[in-house]
Amino acid sequence: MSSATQYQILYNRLKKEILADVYELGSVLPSENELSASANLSRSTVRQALSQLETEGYIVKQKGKGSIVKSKSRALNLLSFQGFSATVGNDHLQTTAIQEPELSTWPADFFFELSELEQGAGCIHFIRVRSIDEQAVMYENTYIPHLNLPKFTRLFKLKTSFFEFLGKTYDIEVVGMDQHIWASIADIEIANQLGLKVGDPVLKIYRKYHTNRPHLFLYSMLFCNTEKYAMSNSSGGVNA
Amino acid sequence: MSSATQYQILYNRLKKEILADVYELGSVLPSENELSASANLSRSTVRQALSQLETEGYIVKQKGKGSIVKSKSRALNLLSFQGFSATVGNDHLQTTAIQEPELSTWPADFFFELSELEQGAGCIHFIRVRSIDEQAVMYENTYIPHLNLPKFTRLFKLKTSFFEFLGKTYDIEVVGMDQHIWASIADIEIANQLGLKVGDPVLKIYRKYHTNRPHLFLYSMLFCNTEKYAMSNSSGGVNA
DNA sequence: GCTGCAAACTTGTACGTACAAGCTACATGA
DNA sequence: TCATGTAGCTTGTACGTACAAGTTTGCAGC
Repeated sequence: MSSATQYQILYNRLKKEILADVYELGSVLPSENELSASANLSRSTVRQALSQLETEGYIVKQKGKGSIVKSKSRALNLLSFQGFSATVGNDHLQTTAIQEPELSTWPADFFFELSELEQGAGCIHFIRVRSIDEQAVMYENTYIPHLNLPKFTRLFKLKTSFFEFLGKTYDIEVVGMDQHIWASIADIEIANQLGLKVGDPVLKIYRKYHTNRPHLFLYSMLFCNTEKYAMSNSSGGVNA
Repeated sequence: MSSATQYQILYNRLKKEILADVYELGSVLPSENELSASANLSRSTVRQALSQLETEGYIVKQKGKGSIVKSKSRALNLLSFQGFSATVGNDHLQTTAIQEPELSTWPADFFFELSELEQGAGCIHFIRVRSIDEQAVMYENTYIPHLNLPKFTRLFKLKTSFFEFLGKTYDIEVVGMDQHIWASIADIEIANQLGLKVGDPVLKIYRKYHTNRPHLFLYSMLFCNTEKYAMSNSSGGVNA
């Protein structure tokens, strides 16, 4: 938080308030002029914060009406788990460690192209299984370049939220991602981990996360059990 | 195009130029000041156009460097087909009509919740199969509320691009979407249409497209063969 | 030759103004 | 009572200024 900008501070405050139910789902946020007055910022700056909340799917803006709270889902709304129509909250989400973080070299034929900087840095690797209400839904293989992340393997405990840890410890925030998605079939390893039979359909996803650190990217290869929960995302909403 | 705004005009021009290879992949666009001067717009307005190109994944902006062309993928970069790392261009994409557009009532238990407005309007329904180089990759079931779309069933030919048709005929543009994704298994119908065996894994996707018309949404239920081509998307990139 | 610094670019942040356009609620008039 | 229109709210668009901060380039000095 050393050099957070004004609009980021407001963005973070509003996001926290939305997640903490200060504003109910479907209700309107204070108007841009009200926020501008109460936070002592110009309307332009307020609009910048709201715009980010909108592209991340937390609110919908409507001309003449206001900014309406749309979703409380976390992690950028890029692709998160949903039951019927309700996003799964953190309360029902558990994380199990399969392999603790370890420092190694990058795998050969890595699933994304790496820069020389990343190649040289070496790679931190760990594996987690995510469950919703005791049901395993995601087998996640994460790779991080070891770039200016002091004491990572000592500090990070797999049970805690990874993104939250990055934010609190290093001021790193995920701001976007590229991903590739396939329909695949569970092999023995995946079937065991996700409580499926060999041959059951699973989602295979390769992800490259973008962060607020200019050249730092995080990588994930994951398999999802979508028997009970679908993956969901929202995008766009830039135009009128 | 009756009332396109300045930034939308610039946005459309730049997007067209990117897709038409005026700017090569990896090269930098003219700077904000140059665009501002050449288009006779303020820098703020230019930034608004560039910002939209960025959130849709066409460019990446870098402080001190410029706006770098990142991708030529179409359809908002929300979720499009990719081979190894190259987006599939329109040249290799064919569309086959399975069911021509017909006006009917909405299916019972529709996969998204409908407003009263939509319920009352009735529904246009058609089915297409998309192929890349003769390989069927997508079975698409599209539903549209019949709201102020005169002569739709007469005018729309399934062979043409649906989004392009909407833009040219009604000035409707897709500006975002919500979607739910599952890994599933091909039944006989889907297997036949996609050239798969029964039991092969497929992606099942429900989509709700948002348009520039305030209360008009388009709906799609689709099945994808991801044997050769993955689905891909980019999101975010709002922050520094 | 080469190091290092400064100038000249780039985008990012923050402020401000003005008016357009959509929505709502209330008052006015038939 | 009820329709209508207007006042007052909302966000959207477009312009402008100023300075911060990252990147590149090239020149001066060693």
